[in-house]
Amino acid sequence: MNTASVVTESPEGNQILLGPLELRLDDREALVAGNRAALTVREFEVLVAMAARPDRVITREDVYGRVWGGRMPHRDRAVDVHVKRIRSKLASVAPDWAFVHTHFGIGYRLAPESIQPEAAS
Amino acid sequence: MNTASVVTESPEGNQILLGPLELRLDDREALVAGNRAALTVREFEVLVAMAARPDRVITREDVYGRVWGGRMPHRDRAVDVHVKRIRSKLASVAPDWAFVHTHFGIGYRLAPESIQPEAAS
DNA sequence: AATTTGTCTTAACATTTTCTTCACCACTGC
DNA sequence: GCAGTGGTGAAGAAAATGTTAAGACAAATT
Repeated sequence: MNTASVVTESPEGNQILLGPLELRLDDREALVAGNRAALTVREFEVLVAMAARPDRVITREDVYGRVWGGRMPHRDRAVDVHVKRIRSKLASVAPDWAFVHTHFGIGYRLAPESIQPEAAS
Repeated sequence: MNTASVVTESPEGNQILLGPLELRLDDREALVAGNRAALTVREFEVLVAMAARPDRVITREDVYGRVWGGRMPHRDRAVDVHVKRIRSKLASVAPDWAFVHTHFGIGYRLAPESIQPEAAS
């Protein structure tokens, strides 16, 4: 079994595990290495939408459809803005991890990747 | 065992311990660090409802169901008002502790957290 | 019975948080 | 360089929550 991506059913309820990232679907909480990320409801939903297909590229249209429903208006930036804040909040909790990766011209991909801390200049 | 959350059966009866918070279920009393909080019956019940799942998010609907029973009417604010008074009374007894945390768009979470006293300007 | 006291509920207003959109800048690939 | 794409910050509107007060109600007291 691939331990990098797990969906479990525990006494506490459904959850998605992606490396150090834990998504508690019932509580709508996101934790990184046990630390609460304090995402808003929308941000959490966007993250869950991407977590539906871990480590695979997912288009903005797909994310939009899963979260907002319906078709994404042309040139809508809502997904981008939410991704930006998701990145910020996850980074503030776990600075040495990157989760959301951009695929230019296509969309995003959710996968935990550790980064080597940048040396101070 | 996690000592942060305990339900014991003692000669004095059932009680829930959450850090400095002590809920005596039999005589319906809430103490913080040994100091009585003087909660009303409803307030106590709301607190116990949240204590059912310590440090986990609980929706207003869930709290309402446990305390009042049945479904919560749309846009009912009873839970909020009781939470407000619970906070006030707990704070008056233990000003440097926060117990009830808001999860915007979802509900509340009960967990003892110490706060650093604000410096006077 | 009337009064007092305390609690609960509801309503209204105040405050905070979030969502969306826009603008501008940076970056990518051709 | 150019056109398209994505990153980012901020403003305004909308929604959720915080807060206070008033009335209803019930129990206790006189």
